[in-house]
Amino acid sequence: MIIDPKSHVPIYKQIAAQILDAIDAGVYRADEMLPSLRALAADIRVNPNTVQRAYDELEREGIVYSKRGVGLFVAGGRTAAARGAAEKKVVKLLRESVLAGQSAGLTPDRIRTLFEYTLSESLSQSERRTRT
Amino acid sequence: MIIDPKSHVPIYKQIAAQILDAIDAGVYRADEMLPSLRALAADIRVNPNTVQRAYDELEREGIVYSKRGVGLFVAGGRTAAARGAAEKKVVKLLRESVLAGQSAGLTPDRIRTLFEYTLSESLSQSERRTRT
Amino acid sequence: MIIDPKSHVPIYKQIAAQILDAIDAGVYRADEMLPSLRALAADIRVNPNTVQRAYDELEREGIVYSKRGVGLFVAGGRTAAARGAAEKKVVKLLRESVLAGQSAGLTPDRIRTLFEYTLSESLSQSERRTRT
Amino acid sequence: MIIDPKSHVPIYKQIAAQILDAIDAGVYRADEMLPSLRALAADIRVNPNTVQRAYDELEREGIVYSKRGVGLFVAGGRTAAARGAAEKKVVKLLRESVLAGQSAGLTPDRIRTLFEYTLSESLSQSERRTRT
DNA sequence: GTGGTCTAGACCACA
DNA sequence: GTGGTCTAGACCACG
Repeated sequence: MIIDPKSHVPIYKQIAAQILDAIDAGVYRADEMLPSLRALAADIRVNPNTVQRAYDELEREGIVYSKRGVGLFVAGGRTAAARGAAEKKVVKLLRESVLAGQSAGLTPDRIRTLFEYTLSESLSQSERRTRT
Repeated sequence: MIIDPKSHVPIYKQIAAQILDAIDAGVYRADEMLPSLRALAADIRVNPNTVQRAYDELEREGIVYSKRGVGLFVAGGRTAAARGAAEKKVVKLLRESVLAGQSAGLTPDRIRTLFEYTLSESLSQSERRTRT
Repeated sequence: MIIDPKSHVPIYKQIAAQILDAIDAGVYRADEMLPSLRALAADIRVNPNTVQRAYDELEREGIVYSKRGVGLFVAGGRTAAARGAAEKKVVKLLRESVLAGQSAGLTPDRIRTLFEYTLSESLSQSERRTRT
Repeated sequence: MIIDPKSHVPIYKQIAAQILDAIDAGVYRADEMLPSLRALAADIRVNPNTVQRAYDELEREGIVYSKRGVGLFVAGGRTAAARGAAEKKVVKLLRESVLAGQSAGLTPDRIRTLFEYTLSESLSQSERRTRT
């Protein structure tokens, strides 16, 4: 696992993303235990609290579940599988978008701006549909 | 110009993005002067410091240039036109990605996470290519 | 007996609750002996310490009593019957509350927060009454 | 605001609940600013991080929104109003349930157990409906 | 041993 | 000044 402390993306989000990646890649399977808070923290030279925060986020999103005094486990079930498949497709599309932007010489920041714009645009549209 | 103070995107980035949009849309043409710092700040009820930061960012990216004591001007040339076209394509691709995510029931937050992940992935890869 | 290790409710409380349910349902009658610690622990694949804690809680609440070196016995009497009836009523009321919350689109987490709030509110009020 | 550090309910949840209570009671109105992190922390003699956590939870639940460098604000809109009304009803029902339990001599712990049981029961039922 | 919460204090980005 | 993130280290409940 690679952490970039200089990135403006919070470390705990970097951790959460990479754990999720590992799960999707099949490194950890359903109901399998993840590395303990302290073990992972020591491994990547990061404060246990920061790892805790990453795990919190994953648990909130329903990707893992925790058993106090036991450990953290990968949430299983169809939901997870379906989500995984859908996300793979989205990531593939996003990758194309990002590459198109990079080859056109756009800065990462500019690409992010375009993304945020697109996202908020879609949100306000779906909101409008809801109201109608 | 519309500012959304509830968004987690910094206001200065929102301003920079909208000025860029205006330039691409032809509202401001090459070597034309942009609204003065104070004028724009007063217009959108925002701290002048914040507008300053937006202008800084645009200048750093080479989209505008400043004449000391005179004002800020749009940098012209083919680059701007080419960039505009490229961005349109990227936005189109991003829109597809976002829609795919939404129709799969992913939360905006989740889509953003996937985007940030994809972006950082591409960055580290192009970095690796550069080193080689 | 069914234990849900994914639940955030401690396992020992899950055990205690289900034994109490069994008593109320008449599975164990007054002054009848409950399954031994080790037997129950083996049955539900749980650490004996955990079962011990459940039994402790039940004894503290006066629902069972222990005979040293012999076993654990159901405390009998009118109290148990009365309590059983009262609990049925409470569950009925709680069920209405939960259903109202769910049909209003509240998340389970949110409903739990409201419950904890209500409970602590009632506690501080009865405390105040006690002091007066 | 009253905090009970001895309670087993986490302090940050106590804070979140009381802020929510204040909002529902009209102490803070839509788009009004809440007390700053540090101010509130100093007021109730608690670490700023703990208050932060409470605010995080409220923001995640869509009850408040934060503006970096500005402050925390009450989220407005119909959604909030509708939610507020629904929750009031639920709290009223819960209060009846809790009082019924208390007057029957049930311990708070036992009432909580009954609640968790009821909640999980409703959840598994609605899940079953979804699968069908 | 595990996860969950809390404190003390620091640095950063933003307005 | 604000909120957001991070570290260091502590104590607790649980199994």
